[in-house]
Formats: sequence, structure tokens, C-alpha cells
Amino acid sequence: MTCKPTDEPISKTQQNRELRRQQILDATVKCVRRSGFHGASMADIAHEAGLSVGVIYRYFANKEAIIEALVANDLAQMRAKFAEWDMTPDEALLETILETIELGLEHKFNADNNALALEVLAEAARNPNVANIVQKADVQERELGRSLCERLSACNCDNRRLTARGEVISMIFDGMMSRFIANPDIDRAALMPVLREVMTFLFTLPDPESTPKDA
Amino acid sequence: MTCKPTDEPISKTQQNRELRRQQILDATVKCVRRSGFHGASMADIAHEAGLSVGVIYRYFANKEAIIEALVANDLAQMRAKFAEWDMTPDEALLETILETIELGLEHKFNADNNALALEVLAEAARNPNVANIVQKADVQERELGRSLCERLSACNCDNRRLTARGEVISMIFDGMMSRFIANPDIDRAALMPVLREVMTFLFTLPDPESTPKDA
Amino acid sequence: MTCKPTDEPISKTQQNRELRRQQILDATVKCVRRSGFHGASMADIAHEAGLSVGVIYRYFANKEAIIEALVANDLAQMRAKFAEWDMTPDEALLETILETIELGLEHKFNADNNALALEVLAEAARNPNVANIVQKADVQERELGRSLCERLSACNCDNRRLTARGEVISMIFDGMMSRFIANPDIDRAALMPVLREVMTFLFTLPDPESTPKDA
Amino acid sequence: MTCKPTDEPISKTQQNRELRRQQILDATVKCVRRSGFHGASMADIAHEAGLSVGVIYRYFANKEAIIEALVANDLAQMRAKFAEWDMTPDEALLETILETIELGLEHKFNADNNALALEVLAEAARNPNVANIVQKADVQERELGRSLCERLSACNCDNRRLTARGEVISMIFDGMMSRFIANPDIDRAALMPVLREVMTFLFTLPDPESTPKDA
DNA sequence: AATGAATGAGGTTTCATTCAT
DNA sequence: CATGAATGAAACCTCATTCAT
Repeated sequence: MTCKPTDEPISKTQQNRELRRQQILDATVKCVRRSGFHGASMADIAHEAGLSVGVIYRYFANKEAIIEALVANDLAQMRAKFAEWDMTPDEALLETILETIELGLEHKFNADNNALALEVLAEAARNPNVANIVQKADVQERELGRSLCERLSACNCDNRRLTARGEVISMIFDGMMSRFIANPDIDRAALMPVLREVMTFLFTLPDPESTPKDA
Repeated sequence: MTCKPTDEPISKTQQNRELRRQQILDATVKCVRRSGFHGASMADIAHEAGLSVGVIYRYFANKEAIIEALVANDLAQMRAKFAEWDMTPDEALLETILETIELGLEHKFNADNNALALEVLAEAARNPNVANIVQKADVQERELGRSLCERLSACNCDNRRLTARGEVISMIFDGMMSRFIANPDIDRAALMPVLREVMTFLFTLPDPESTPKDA
Repeated sequence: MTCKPTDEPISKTQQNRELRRQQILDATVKCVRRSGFHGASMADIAHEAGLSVGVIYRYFANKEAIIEALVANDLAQMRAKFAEWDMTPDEALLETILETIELGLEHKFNADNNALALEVLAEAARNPNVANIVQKADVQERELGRSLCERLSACNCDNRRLTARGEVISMIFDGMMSRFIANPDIDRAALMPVLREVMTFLFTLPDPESTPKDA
Repeated sequence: MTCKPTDEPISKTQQNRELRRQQILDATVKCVRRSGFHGASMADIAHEAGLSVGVIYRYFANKEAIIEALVANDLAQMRAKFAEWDMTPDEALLETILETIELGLEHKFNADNNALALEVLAEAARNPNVANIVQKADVQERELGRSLCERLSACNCDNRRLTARGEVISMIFDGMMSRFIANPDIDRAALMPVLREVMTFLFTLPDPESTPKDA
């Protein structure tokens, strides 16, 4: 990721370069939220970033590259939040997670976050490069999720089953976006307890006694 | 100009008109799956439909109108499937629904369905007209869902809680799309039993004894 | 113009044909007033005439032909009004003409008439066919005008001078259109007497005594 | 982005911008003369200007904006000529104006000028924006005209009557365009003296003795 | 390095005209 | 004869990308 040619690991030039890239990505996020990937023109992005059109091409090969970097960035931020849980002590973990449901809901029910995330998914559904980025990011996220589930479960857990539980948890979180689009006036007060119950159920779900370990 | 008031109110001309509209919508679906709403050009659509570009404008006012009709169409099909359950007798209902999970999964894990549905959601996140169509459709879908939950629950159920359970169920189904994008090689065999357990839990979830009925 | 193949000079079929042509021209006039020659589409015209698009092509070779017929029609109507004066007795002629100034002003200051007449002129300035029609019509109009001037003048009038006076009179009338566009709130009450004075001056303008008859 | 607050407020960039705009307007004038506003395509204009289509949109928002700028430009040039007379001393004024009649005639009988001016009028008859520009320009022109009339008149002149005389003079000039279209081979040698006589009459026309000053 | 003017292919849409029914 | 669905060229306009300054 970061090449170190000199003793100083990241040169000032490199740092500036990264800052500029981030500046462009931030501007792109705003534009994409407003108008989608195709609706956001390079001129829009340049204007939003306070830069000239030409300079963007010194930091990104083309629009496609911006999109890819944007997606990678966005997913990295997600992952960062996830990683925080990893450091929570075992006894506080479940409660911490349950508390975060509300934050998650708030995040997913935010129109801006939503627009961007759905744009990414829609793009990933058609664009193999973007799909690849999303999938790469997901591998790491699943790993984190699985380790959380493992810590929460009693002990004797089928690994595949653990993974599946993680998937269903993810489904619920990801599905929030879709629900917000379809029903923005949802009754959040009534939703929260149900979500807590289901999450608790999922996190602590024991293996069925008589399930064969392999299909 | 010349209207023939026959017995049957739908003239052959009207029928042909509807056929052409459907032909155009079908072509659009293919193109949108391939390239998204904005990536699908009118020329693409016309070519896919085997028509000239101009003729499309005899059946739809503009591209926006095609998109809106497409979304409405797509959601209507969804609803139709949903409605089937409404006629299942009570005693077979839960089992029928659980059996359908697999079909649902299969549907949501199909790349074509996925691309279209995500495109619709992403569009709805930015385009108020499309959002409106989606939300209108969802009102009906929620109604159906609530009635199913009601039949499955014991009896003494808080209405808001019932609705919330429906929302969570929807989240799981909708979230499948997102998961398929992020992890297409998911272990479906392991996933199915967990899904069945969660669904059963959700459908039969009792009210907590000491919950105040109104916030 | 009218071919007479049978004894009856104009067959009923021919008459119907002429009626249809007129119907189309009337519709075109409305459309052209609204949107100009280029803005008036064949579909507009057909709709306004209560006909199908196709049938128009049975009566006119193409849009150009409609325009040309329209222009010829319009000019013929002008000429018809002009011709009425030809039958007025000498002693009442000047007064009749002066009285008509007000009608002329009213006509030229009507937005609808204006839009059409200016459209015709602008078209004639670029389209040789239309220019030709306009010029052919004008030859006849000038002839009428010259004969009016002749009757009004004392007697000993230079022919070229008479013609020139006719031209200036025409300029004033034609110029009204332009003035209405530039100043629609013009003070007509103040304008009328000045117009009467100038017209009287022009109609009765004697030859300068010492003008050489040829330049 | 980078603005250099120099002493002279008009930067070289601004100057270049203005030059390009003028270049485009000049090309448009040629095209409009040839084919009218609607007949002149953006491709034609670009080609005539030696530019690409896209660049035009950096200087004008759309075709309508070009037309409006063109009209404003054209009228400003007219007004500039008019304004010259304002500086002529009183004793030479009438003769100067009469001498200008010939120039005016020459100008109005020029096919190119004509085509453009008529196009503007025809457009103004239907397009409120253009009408507005024409009317705004005319207010100034009338002011100039009225001041000329005032200087030429004896003294005791009704203001409304003065204005009316200005209108009739304008009618004659504007009417020339129309006459040139209808009769391009007009006998200018015979026309000139008549025009001089009428103009003299109009410029020096006294108030009728017994006219009530207010209607 | 930065700028932003220029390019031109390609987007949506319109419309005169034709022709099978 | 009449219809109006179909055609496809051409209109206006946008935008990712390049490159002289």
C-alpha cells in the first residue's frame, strides 16, 4: 500500500498527495450523494473541491478511478467502526453492540449515507471492478464479525453456523437502508426493542442439538 | 379521432398499445440490468426492443416516464407474489412462508434481479418521483405483511410491535441483496436453517409481559 | 388555376378538395401564429384541423407547400380589402381611405395578425419561393394602389412619382407592425390625427413645379 | 479561482471571453441571415465560427441566450448611429437627417440587414424575452427621436403629438424593410424626393390650431 | 504543477414524411 | 381514401478528457 523508498516512511510530498486525493474524494462524496455516480460530473467535483478540472487528473487516472477509490474509502470507514468493538472486553460486548444498534439505525436512516451506500451497491451489481472492491472489503468485515460472534457464543459452535448468523445480522443492518427508502416514516421507537430481541437471539443462538454438522 | 364504443371497453388498439409499452419495458429491464438507468441509452433500449428510437416516444413521454413505469411494474410483480400467501389457510401458513424463504433467497441471490432492484433503490434515494412510487407500493406491501403477522401471532399483539416485526422481516429479505453483492459465494446451506429459526422467532415473537402498550 | 374538364366548371369533388385545403390552411394559421413556421409541427396542424397527419399529405405535397399556400392566401385576403376601395366613388374616396386608417391601425396592432405577417416577411427574406409569392402579390397591390392615387391626385402627375407616393404609404402601413412590436402601448389617440395629416399630404401631394421628369 | 486584483478591472481573460462571445455572435448573424433563428443549427454556428459545438456552451447558456445577445447587439448598433445625430448642431440637423434618409434606405434595402431585422421582429412577436429586449431598446430610441423632433419643431408643441410624429417617422423607416421584400426593384430615384418631402413635413409639422391639448 | 478552454462523441428528444392496414 | 404507427435524420446540449499556456 505505502511504498517506503526513503528512511522517512512517508515523504511530505506523498502526504500532500494523499491530502489532495482525500479532498477530491470528499468532494465526490458530496456530489454523488446529490446526483449519483453518473450525475456527478467532473466539473461538479472540481468545483466542489475548489480545484480546477485538470488537476483532478493528476491524482486520479479517470472518473472510474475516483469511484473505485471512493468505494474503498467508504468501506474502510465502515470497517474502522466495526474494529472498535474488537477491543471491548467480553463482559460488556453484547451490551455495547446492542447499544450500537441505535446508532446503526440512525446511520442507515440518514438520507445522505443511504444515497451513497445504495449507489455503491448498484454500481457493484454492474461494475466488476467495484464488485471486487466491495467483496474484498467484505472478507475483512466478515472476519471481524465472526470473531465477535465467537466471543459471544457459549462455546461449542459450528463454524459455518457462526458465519451464517453473521450473515443474517448483516442482512438486517443492510436491509435498513432499503426500508428507509420504502418507509422513511417508520416507527423507530417500536422498532428498537424488536431489533434488540432479534439481535440478542442471533448473537446467542445455540446450535440445534440434533443438527448434522455437515449438509 | 374515431372511437368505436363497442361492448368490450378495451379496444384492440388499446391492447396493442399496452403490448408495445410492455415490449419497451422488457427491453429497458434488460438494458438497465446491464448498465443501470443512466447507462442505458434510449438507443440501447430501442435496439434491444427491435424498434426505432423515435417510436418509443409515442409510448412514453420521456426516459423518466419509462423508468417510473418500470419501477411500478417491478414492484407490482413483487406484490403479486406476496398476495398469494394471503390465501393460504392458517394452519399451513408458517410452513408455507418458511418454505418460501428458500425461493426468496434464490430470487435475491440472482444477479439480474439484484441489479434491477438495487438500481431502483439507488434511484429512489435521489429521485423523488421514483421514491414516491416505491413508497406507495410499500404501503400496500406492509398491509399484506401485517395481516400475515397477525394471523401467525397468538393474538394479544400490540399493533405497533406487529408492524415493527414486519419491518425487521423485510430488512432481512432486502438485506439479502446487499449480502449477495458483498459475498456471492455465501454458504446457503448453512444460511437456510438460521434464516428459518430467525423467521420463526420473528413471526411468533410474543409481546414482552411488562411492555407499556403505548410510548 | 382551375382546370375545367367537365361542363360544370368546378366539380363537387373539386369543391370538397378546396374546402379541405382551406380547413388545413386555417389550422396552420392558428399554429403559425402560436409558434411560427418552424415551431408549428405537422402534428400540431393535423390536430388543430381535426385530421390525421397522413391526410394532410393528400392535399399538400409537404410542409413547404402549406406555407406557400398560406402566404398566397393571406396576401389574397389583403388584396380583397384593398379592392373594395376601387369601387368607391371619387368624391368619397379620400374620406373612405382616411376612415380606413383606423381599421388598418387596429389590424396591424393586433398581435395575431402581426405574428403571421412578420413570419411571412421573415420567411420571404430567406425563402425565394415565398419571396416570389409575396412579390407577385405585391405587383397587383401596387397596381390597385397606383390607380387610387391617380384618382385622388389633381391630374398632372408624374407616373414614377405616383408610384413612389404609393410606396411611402405602404411603408407607413407596413411599418405599423414593427412599431407595435417595439412599442405596443403606443398612444393611438395622438397617433391618428398625425397619420391622417400625413396620409392626406401623401395622397394629394402635388408634383414639384421644377422637377425634371427624368433623373 | 485565481483572481488578480490589478489596477485595470478588465483582465485579459475577460477580454478574451468577450472576443469569443463576439466571434460566436458574428457567426450566428451569418447563419441567421442564411436560415433564420430556427434554421441556424448550433452545428452551423460552430462551423461558421470555426469552433467546436461544445465550446459555444462555455460562452452562452443555450441557443436562446445567443439569440438574445444577438438581438441586443443588433439594436445597440442601431442606437449608436441614431445617437450621432444628437451631436449635430441645430442649424444643420434637418439637412443631416434628410441626407441620412438615403443611407437609411440603402441600409434597409440591403438583403442581409433585412433578413436579420425581420427575423428579430418575427421572433419578438412570439418570444416574450426577445420582445422585452426589443421594447427596452425602443424606449431609448424613442427618447433620442423625441429630442430630435423637439429641436426641429418651432417650439409650441404638444408632447403627445411630438411622440406621435416620431412614431410615424419610425413607421416609414421600418416599413422600408417590408417594401424591399415585396418590391426589391423599387425605383429609388423617384422614391427619394418623396421621402424627403414627407420627412420634412413630419419633422416640421405644426400643431393644428384648434386641437384640444388633451383627449 | 496548475489551469480552464477546447474537443467531439454521444445523450435525449423532435418531427417531416411514409405506408401497411 | 383515411389512419396513425413507424422511421431515422438531425436538433440541442453535456461531459470526460486533453493540452497549450
